[in-house]
Amino acid sequence: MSSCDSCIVRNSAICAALDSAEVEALNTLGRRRRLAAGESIIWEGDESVLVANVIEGVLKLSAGTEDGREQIVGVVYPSDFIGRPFGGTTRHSVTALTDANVCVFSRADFDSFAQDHPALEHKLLKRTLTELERTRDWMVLLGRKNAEEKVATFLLDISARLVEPGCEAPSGVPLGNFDLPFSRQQVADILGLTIETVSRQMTKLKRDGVIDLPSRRAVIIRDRTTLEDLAG
Amino acid sequence: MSSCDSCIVRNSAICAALDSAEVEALNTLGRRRRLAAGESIIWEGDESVLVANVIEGVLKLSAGTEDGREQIVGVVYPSDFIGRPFGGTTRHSVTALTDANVCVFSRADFDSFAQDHPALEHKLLKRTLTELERTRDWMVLLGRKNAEEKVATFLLDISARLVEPGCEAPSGVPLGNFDLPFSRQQVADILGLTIETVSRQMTKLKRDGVIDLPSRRAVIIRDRTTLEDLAG
DNA sequence: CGAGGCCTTGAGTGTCCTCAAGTCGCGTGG
DNA sequence: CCACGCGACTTGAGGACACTCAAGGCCTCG
Repeated sequence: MSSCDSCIVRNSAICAALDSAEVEALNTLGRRRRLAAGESIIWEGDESVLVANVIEGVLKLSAGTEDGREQIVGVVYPSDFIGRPFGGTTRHSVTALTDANVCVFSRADFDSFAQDHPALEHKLLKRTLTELERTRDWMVLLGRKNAEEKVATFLLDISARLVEPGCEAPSGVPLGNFDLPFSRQQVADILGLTIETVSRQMTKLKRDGVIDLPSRRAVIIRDRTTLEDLAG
Repeated sequence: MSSCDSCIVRNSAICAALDSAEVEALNTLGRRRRLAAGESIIWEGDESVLVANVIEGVLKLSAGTEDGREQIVGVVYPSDFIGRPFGGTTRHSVTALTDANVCVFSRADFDSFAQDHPALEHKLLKRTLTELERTRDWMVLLGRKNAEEKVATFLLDISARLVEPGCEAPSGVPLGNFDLPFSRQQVADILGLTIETVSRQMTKLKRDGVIDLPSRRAVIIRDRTTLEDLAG
């Protein structure tokens, strides 16, 4: 029996394209791996040797300039796919933000399995198209929004994302209170700001009664409408 | 006989995945369309009704904030694919920057044709993965680079891009001189800057002898090494 | 309970934006 | 052929927003 049968993302990850015999075959190629918060699984510039599905936890994709400035270029959640199939090198690091659980494949194995299973490639294509759209949307934030708009947009985005399968109660309604899986520095690296600016904007939103910050990582959205207005 | 046989991007667009009988079938679904510079073919927020291959010309993908600030989120060249297959709405406008020539399909037709031709989907997947990587790289520029670094990076990127099939002599060597397919405003919208800042940085590069600007759209890279240093 | 890291807050600076005027290039028409 | 007008670009002056540098406070975890 395949361990995939009990996998909590079995029906939402790209594996959902496969029937049980195919999942069984894929299962022999992959293995589970635990990652501690802060641990990296893929490094910017390295040869692309593995790909994976996220089962549990939150991970960041990041890249930096030569002199060490970092930009987080993506955040992945359970059922998301990571790594670069069909390509030589990976241009972005992948690092766990929380303790995480992933299902890892060698890239070569995955590539050839995928080529033989068009339904799997189709799922991956749809997922990649959606991710590309999301990434392009984020470019508007990075290029054209000011600090207040960036932070407001970020909080709304996160509250919607954390509802998705495997993260929290799957009610479909954006959460009004949640714990950020990010430090202030990481929020800054997502928004293209400094840590101080993020802190000041969060404090301002709290002072204005739009959000509440009961602890370092916790956020409560008190006035979603205002937050949406501020998001630009 | 299919008009695709004489298509100049026949072997570089995703159509290269198809044999001649398949191309013939796809040909019956598509039609050529000319676009004048400035003309849009897809609008942000509209239902996704068509997709296309770029045959000739340069087009921009853009999105904006509610109050009218614009960000260019992608630039497409001959053999690139545009539109949103397998999805309800398009989140980004597509507008011709030069006179252009595209090969248009109804999204529904394309979707079902693609589902029946895994090799086509595979090509599209590879292309989409590459585009996602490129877009993420651009996020580092938007989020973490200063004006000088942005302009320097932009000039290097463009000079490499304009060498690609269908644009210029396909020598494989980045061009030292070329005509920008963008106005100053469009460059600003790509880099997340204002038109004045772009102008000042270009002037500065010229004053320092790194580039030359013989006319409004023309650029000559005089000192590529320095430009690469400035790109960060 | 103490230490250390993370976060907040403050003061001052610099980069890029805004607003405004001026110049250049190009097409049109006299 | 030149005058004209328009749009695109350049240049300048001033200001705002986010950054830098620095100190202090607060969790959190050992």
